Amino acid sequence: MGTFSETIVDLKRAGLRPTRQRVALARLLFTGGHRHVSAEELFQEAKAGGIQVSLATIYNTLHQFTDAGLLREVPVDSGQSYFDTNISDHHHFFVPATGTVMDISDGALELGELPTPPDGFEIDRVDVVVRLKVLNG
Amino acid sequence: MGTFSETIVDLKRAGLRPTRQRVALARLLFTGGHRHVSAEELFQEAKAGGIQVSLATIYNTLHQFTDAGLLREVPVDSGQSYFDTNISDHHHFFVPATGTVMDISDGALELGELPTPPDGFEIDRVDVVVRLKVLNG
DNA sequence: GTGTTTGCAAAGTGTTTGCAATTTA
DNA sequence: TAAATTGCAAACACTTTGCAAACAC
Repeated sequence: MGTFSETIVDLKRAGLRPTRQRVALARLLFTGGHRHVSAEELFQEAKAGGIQVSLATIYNTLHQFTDAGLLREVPVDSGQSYFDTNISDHHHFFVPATGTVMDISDGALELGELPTPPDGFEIDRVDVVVRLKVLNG
Repeated sequence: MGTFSETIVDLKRAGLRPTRQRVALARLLFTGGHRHVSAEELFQEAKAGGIQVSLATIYNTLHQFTDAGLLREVPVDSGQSYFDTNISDHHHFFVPATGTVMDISDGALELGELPTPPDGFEIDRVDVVVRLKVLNG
């Protein structure tokens, strides 16, 4: 998503009306490199950028983008939801102390054969979270 | 933890006074096979078993047991904490629809070489969560 | 007795919801 | 103008906290 009008086209393609809020949030999220954000972080960032949007709309938008496949929720922390603009298959470092989420670069973590799910179930997705702590702590 | 007095000894060893509530909860948790419980589940189970204990104490106790190394928190779900009586190194299946946590049997999931953590950090632990959905859904 | 633990109720955090007002197409 | 979206405030689920009463040693 480069230009403004490309953003609009992408939102339409995803079945989402390109409202002022959605366009602005999409530009925050998808301009530049990949990001990991919590709702509160995105809210603060929007405010700082002069985007008028409510926290409820931030939550709505994050979930709509996730449903549309533009974002992926990263389940690193019980307590708070994080969203990743990198929707490719990959895993995460997480620093609980600071709430920092980082991608583990492709290939840096090999996941052998997957376990056989119990009867009646199939694997939906596999999430690996490598929890970090500050060295020498 | 088999007998009643063994439970008391184990709690003392962990630096925890063997109060009526702690002993009763320890027996619920550590008698029989390994368990995965949420605070609310343990609370209901305690009530059903005629153990008089408040929800606040359930939370306190779960965290004290975790700090003492008797339990391990399993970070499967943003929104709710689960605790595992199996403190050995292993991973989990999780069924979001039902909130069910299951151990992945040792060796069923091979985790190759771990990624190098960013400078200044070291790996604390690695959690793999295999999310399941009902077959044919 | 002294320090620890408990239970209650209140507060806290992150998230969702109901609905009237606004906006988009 | 009809349908979708927003924003507010209230509700929500889960968890933590403050403090007086109860308990363990």
